[in-house]
Amino acid sequence: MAETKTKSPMASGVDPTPPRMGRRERNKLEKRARIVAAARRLFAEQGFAETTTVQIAEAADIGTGTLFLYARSKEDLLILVFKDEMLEVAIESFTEPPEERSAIERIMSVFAHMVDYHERDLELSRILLRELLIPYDARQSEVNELVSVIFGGLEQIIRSGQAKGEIREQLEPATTARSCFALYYFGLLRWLSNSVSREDFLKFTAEQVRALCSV
Amino acid sequence: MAETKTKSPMASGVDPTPPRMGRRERNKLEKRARIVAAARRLFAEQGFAETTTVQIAEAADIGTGTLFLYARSKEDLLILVFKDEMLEVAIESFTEPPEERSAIERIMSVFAHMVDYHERDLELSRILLRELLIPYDARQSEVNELVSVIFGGLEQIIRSGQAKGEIREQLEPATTARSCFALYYFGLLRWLSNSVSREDFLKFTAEQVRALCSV
DNA sequence: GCTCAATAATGACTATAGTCAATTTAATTT
DNA sequence: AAATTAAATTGACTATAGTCATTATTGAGC
Repeated sequence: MAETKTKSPMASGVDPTPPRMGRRERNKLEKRARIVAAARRLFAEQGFAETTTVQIAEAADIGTGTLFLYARSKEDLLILVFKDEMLEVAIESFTEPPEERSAIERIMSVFAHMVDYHERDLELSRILLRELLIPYDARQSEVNELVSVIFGGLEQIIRSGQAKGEIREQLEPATTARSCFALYYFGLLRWLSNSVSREDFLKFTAEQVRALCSV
Repeated sequence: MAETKTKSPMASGVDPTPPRMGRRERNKLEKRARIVAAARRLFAEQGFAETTTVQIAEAADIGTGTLFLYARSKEDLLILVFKDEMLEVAIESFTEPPEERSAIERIMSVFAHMVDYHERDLELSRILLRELLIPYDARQSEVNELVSVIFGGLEQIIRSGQAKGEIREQLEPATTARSCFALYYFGLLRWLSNSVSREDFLKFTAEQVRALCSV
């Protein structure tokens, strides 16, 4: 026991989790993973509305009350499940082939990539985006992380676009990145409400982005 | 009886409701009005989460099941209650003193006016905007009506701004109106999440609108 | 006015998200 | 290693949104 506690605090810089950390922490991580896996599977198989929290608890092999120690609400569970995945998708969107495409084309390909992701399950994306919009305090920081990644990536594209003379010089890159995202986001919501086709949505957003950015 | 039915179909162009229409319709309208009044009062007094549908039904003096013939869900009730009010506020926003203010100032005063309205009850606005974002089919048309009014008003301001040489000529007015609203909307959501102060929100939105529109 | 069909209203009921007092488990101190 | 403290887990329970079979109301045709 004493050995576990005092085992030299370095020496484990390889894997980010396995050694260090007591049984308690390990159990929690493992449970969290089981919950996320169960929820992801059930939401995908049956849909969000049709999946009950009891089902998720059973599938994760935990008590029904325990579930709510890991997620405040059923909706929060959805964020728990998809937050990491969305972060990956966002990062991935920006590491697409840089090639010799114009800045605006690159911005639009980022958006198209994210739309592809949402297209995989519209019901889940609808609820997810609804939650992400006005997150409650506990999730605020996680949402901000996601948003920061996207803003940061867009900002880079805009800067390099300005360097190449494709984007108006007088635009402030950070502000413009946010503006582009706002334009995308609004269109996304209309698309998710089935008010408009994917093609029209992306074409219209491109037009708006061009009006804002093009020299 | 027969007289009610056949009473000349014109002649009642004064008031939009009183004569025409049988007992049935009148009852329905009256009930709807009682429900809206009860819900509005209770939501304002106790907050949305703290108000139960049973309370609303009691206050409106109807059965608990009847409530759901008039609104599909508790959230829908919120739309029922505030849709008309928001429409009025939107229209009102555009009939502010025209004066000799610049187009961009006028756009921002429209937004400020709508923010004032939301400021009256942030909890309700949060839930309301969440619902309006991705409305379900039944409410889609009502939401579109609201959005059309706003887009139309903004479009007018933009056109007259272009005429006065305050707004870039090459911008398409309808598209630009939507873009401005998207910029506002995104900021609004951040404000409602307590991520930013009212002042910063409006100042930043103004900056974005200027970047888009200013010559 | 009486009958009948259609529409609307009702409240007992169901399903389920989320709570909480009691219990179990892990870590810490002696 | 026993006792103590702290943290995590649990499932029986509660509150409430929303449903649905039954009943009541309305208007039309006779």
